[in-house]
Amino acid sequence: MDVVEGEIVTQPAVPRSRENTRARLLAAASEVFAELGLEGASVEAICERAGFTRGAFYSNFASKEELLLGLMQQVADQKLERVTERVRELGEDASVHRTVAELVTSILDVGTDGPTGVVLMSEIRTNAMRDKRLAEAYLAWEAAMAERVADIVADVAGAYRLRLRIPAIEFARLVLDIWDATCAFAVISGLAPLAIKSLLTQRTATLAAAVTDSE
Amino acid sequence: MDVVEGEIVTQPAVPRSRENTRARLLAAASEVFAELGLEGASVEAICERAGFTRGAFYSNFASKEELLLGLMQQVADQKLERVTERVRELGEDASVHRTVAELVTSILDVGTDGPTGVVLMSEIRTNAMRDKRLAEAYLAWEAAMAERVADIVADVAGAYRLRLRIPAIEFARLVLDIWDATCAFAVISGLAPLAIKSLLTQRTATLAAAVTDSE
DNA sequence: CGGGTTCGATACGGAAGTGTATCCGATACA
DNA sequence: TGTATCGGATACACTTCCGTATCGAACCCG
Repeated sequence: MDVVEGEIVTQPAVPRSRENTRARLLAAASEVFAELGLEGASVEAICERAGFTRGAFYSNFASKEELLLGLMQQVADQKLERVTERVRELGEDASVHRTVAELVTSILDVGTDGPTGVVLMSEIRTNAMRDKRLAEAYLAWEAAMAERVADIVADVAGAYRLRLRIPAIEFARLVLDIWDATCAFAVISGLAPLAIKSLLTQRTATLAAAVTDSE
Repeated sequence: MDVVEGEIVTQPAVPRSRENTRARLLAAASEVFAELGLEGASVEAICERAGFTRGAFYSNFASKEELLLGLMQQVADQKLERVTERVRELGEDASVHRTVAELVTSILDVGTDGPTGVVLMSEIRTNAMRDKRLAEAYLAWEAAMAERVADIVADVAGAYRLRLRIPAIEFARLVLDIWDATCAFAVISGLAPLAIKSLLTQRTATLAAAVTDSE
């Protein structure tokens, strides 16, 4: 029997734990939000997707707004973490990437989660224009992302003796905005994942080429 | 009495005409959509804002989707027209503007309608990711805008002997995307109109500086 | 004037969503 | 093994919204 494990209790297959329920609700919400829009998604629809009733929902979140805020935090944290990790890897082994564009692409595409993720972020961005708390979280995340990208770009530009024609942080912001806009364009156009990737690479390269000189 | 006017019938203060009703509904919708989101805005709320009941709405539009499509078309047409007009003016008298950034700024800011307009466009862009017809209209508008901007930029760059490091159309797309992202950022940050304008000018200048060389 | 038409208001039935109060089963723990 | 607690389900009362069917007033034209 694979049971006793010191003080750590063994988890049942479907541990009816607060954490697990919250996680399932958050996951369901991110899908339904993307499909129906933040306002269009009813609490009911989210619960159904997660396999719960509204009783479970209100036992875990005070309102849809609270859930959204939690979701924003979760998504931001996880994107940021993945990008940070990737930046760390690249910092150790900078020789792999030949161009700034390639570098940026390999950093950012770990933080892009397919059409659903793009729609969700777009939805959140739009809603941040109305909701103060959401705005705060969104701006903090955006700034942190720019910082990470700027750091590694500055590093690598130095290593390869490229001169940036604008400050690294400005470049990072431009890249992030272009990345975002390009993802949005791709989804609206209904491009295939492969086409999206190549478009992203191309536009990033265009931008990178425009802002860098070899010394 | 200020009444008879030949064959042209004098308009009452509130001419109960189909066109006028549609226009008022569209105007109300653009406000309510921006405030509450496309899905969050009920037909009821739109009618109330316009000073009608739902009877009037369903007599003019088949559904909220139809109204949205009409609104998208109207907004796109009018933005495009204003920008085109501005481009025409600038083409005649190119000497006024000294920098590409200044030029672009003076073109695009005629098409930016304050926070409400920014939110509305963001809302539409997000929704275009789900709605095929909306996507079509949105993409057509975006492409037309890029074309206009590219034309005038190429013109002026030629006149001032500036070399573009990337094709004019690519530059135009970058500028439009950055403009959009910056407007969004400004609204989310709650910047004052003046601050928004200066931020737009600055970022456009940054981008323009990065992509142009004097010959 | 007068009859027809147009257009928005009113009225109605029904569907969907909300938040709460209560219940019940599973788990934890003595 | 018994009991307290926790977490999700169920039930309920209420509001909002929808779309249509019908009504009535203003306008147009003869």
